[in-house]
Amino acid sequence: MLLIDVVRVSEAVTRTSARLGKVGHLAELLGRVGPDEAEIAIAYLSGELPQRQVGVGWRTLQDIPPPRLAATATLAQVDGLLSRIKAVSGQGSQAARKGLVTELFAGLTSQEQAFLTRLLSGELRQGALDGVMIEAVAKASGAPSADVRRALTLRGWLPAVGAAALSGGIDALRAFRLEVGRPVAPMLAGSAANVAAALEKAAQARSHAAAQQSEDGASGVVALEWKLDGIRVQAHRSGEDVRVFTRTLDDITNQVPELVEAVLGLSESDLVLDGEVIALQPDGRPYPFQVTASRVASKLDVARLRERTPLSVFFFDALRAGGEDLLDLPYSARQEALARTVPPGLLTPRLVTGDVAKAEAFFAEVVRAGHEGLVVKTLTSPYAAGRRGAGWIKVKPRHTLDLVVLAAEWGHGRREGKLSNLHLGARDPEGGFVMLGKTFKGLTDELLAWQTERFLEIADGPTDGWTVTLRPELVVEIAFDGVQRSPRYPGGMALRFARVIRYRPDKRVDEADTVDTVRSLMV
DNA sequence: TTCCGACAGTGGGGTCGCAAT
DNA sequence: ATTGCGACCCCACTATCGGAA
Repeated sequence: MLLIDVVRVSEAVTRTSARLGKVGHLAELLGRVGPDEAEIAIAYLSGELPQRQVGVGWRTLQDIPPPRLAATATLAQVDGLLSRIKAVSGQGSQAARKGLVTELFAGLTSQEQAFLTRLLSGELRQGALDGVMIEAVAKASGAPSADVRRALTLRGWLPAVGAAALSGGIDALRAFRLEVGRPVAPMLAGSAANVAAALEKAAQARSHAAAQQSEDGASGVVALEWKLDGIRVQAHRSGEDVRVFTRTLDDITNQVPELVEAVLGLSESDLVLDGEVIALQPDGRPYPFQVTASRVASKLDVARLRERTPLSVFFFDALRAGGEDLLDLPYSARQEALARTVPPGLLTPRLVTGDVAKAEAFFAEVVRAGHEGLVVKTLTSPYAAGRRGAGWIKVKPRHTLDLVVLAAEWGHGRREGKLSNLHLGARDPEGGFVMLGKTFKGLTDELLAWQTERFLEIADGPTDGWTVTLRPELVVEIAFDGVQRSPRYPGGMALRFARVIRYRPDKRVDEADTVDTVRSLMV
C-alpha cells in the first residue's frame, strides 16, 4: 500500500467531525491493507510509529528537502527507512541520522511530507487515536470492539492487536493472554474535586455493575488508597527474572534495583503486580516529586544513587498471583490475592469504608503525611485498562492563588487565532512581578474569546510573534497542586499543574498574592 | 429528549542522556 | 562546560459525539 493512501484517509478523517464517520473512513482502509502492512497502517492512522520513537523531533523537521511530485512511496519503504533512522539514532552520528531523514523526505510529495511531519512530531491532530481506531479495527475485522479493547489491555500495543484482528478475527483476539514479562496497559483513574464527590462517583459506577452482584453494590463501601507522588510501576516476575515497566510500558528494570530485589524477595515466582515507586526521606515523608523522578530517570551509576536516594515500592494491585490471572476478578478478590503475596510493608496503605466522615479523616491523614491524596476504588471493579473514570477515582487537595497575567501566547489547532497560554506572575512587594509559570487549562471557548479581545486592548511592549506582553492589569484565580523548585523561572519556583479558575475583576493588581506567599507554600 | 461517559486536543514543568558547539 | 534536542515522567481541563437513560 502507498503512503499516499494512508495520507488521504487521514485527511478525510480530519475533515469528518462525526466519530462514526471517522471510524468508517479508517475501517475502509483497513479493509484493503495487506497483512504485511496492516500494522504500519494502523500505527500511522492512530498517531503512532511501529518503532514507537525514532529520535526525530520538531527541530529536525524544521529543515526538510523540497518535495517531489509523484507519490510512489509504499508503507513498507517508509517504515524501513524509519527503522534505519532509529538504528542510527541509537548509536551516535547526528549527520548520518540527518542524511537518512533527508533521504526519507526527499522521496515524498508535499502532502506526504506534511503528514509525516505531524506524525513524527506527535501532532497528527486528525481527531482519532486509539479510542477511534479500536472501533475501526472492530468494524473492519467483524469482531466486537470489546474484544479488541480486551486484547489491547493484554498486549498493550494496538497496531499488533489490530493486525491480528484483521487476519485472524475474533479468535485471534481471544488468543491474547496475559504474558508474564510483557506489560499490560495499566488501569487509569478518573478524578473528583473532593472526597465526598469521589464517593458519590464510585457509588454511581457501582450501581451500573450492581445488577449482577451484590451486597457491596448496595452498601456504598469503597476502598481508599494512599496516592503516592512517585512513578507508576508494573512488576513482572517469572522465576528469577524480574522486569519493571512504566505507565507507558517502557522497561526501567535497570533503574530500580530496589524494586527488583523486593520482588525477588517474595515467595511466589510467577507474578504481575501494580504499584508505585517513590523516594522517601529517613523519617518516611516523601521527597518532592522531582527527587523521585530524577532518581528513576537516571541510568548511570545507579548503585551509588541508590545509597543517597533509595527507592521504596508500594503495591496496590495484583494481576497475576497464586498461579492465576486476576484481571477479571473484582477488586476485593485481587486485594486478597495481593495480601497473600506481598508483606504488609510493601502494601499501599488503605481503608475500606462507606462512611464519608471516616473517608475525609483518612484524606486529612494522608495529606498530613505529605502525600498526594487518595484513590477511591469500587470493590467490585475488574482491572479495566486504559479507561479512566469508572472504577478508580483520585482526589487531591487544591491550592489557589490570585495572580497577575503578564503575557499571553497565541494558541494552535482549535485555538488558532486565540490568545491561549497565560504567563502568570506573583506580586513582588519590592515592586514588579515574578513569573511562576504558564497555563492554558480551564479556559472555556467563551473565556478564550473574551481574553483575546481584552488582552489586545492592554497589549504593551515587545512581541516576538508568539508572545504578547501585557500591561499587568488583570488578576486571575489559579488552582495548582503545589510549588516546586524551578531552574527556569527567576523566582526559583514554579506552580505544578496550574489551571484557571476564573478572572477576578473585583480584585486590583495590588491585591494579588505575593512571591512571599508562594515561597511559603514550597515544599 | 436529555444526560453523561469516553475521547481527543491543548498544552504545562522537570529530568536525563547524548551530540554538537 | 554549556546548550539544544528528544524522550518520558508527572498532569488538568473543555468540547464533542453518540449511546444510555
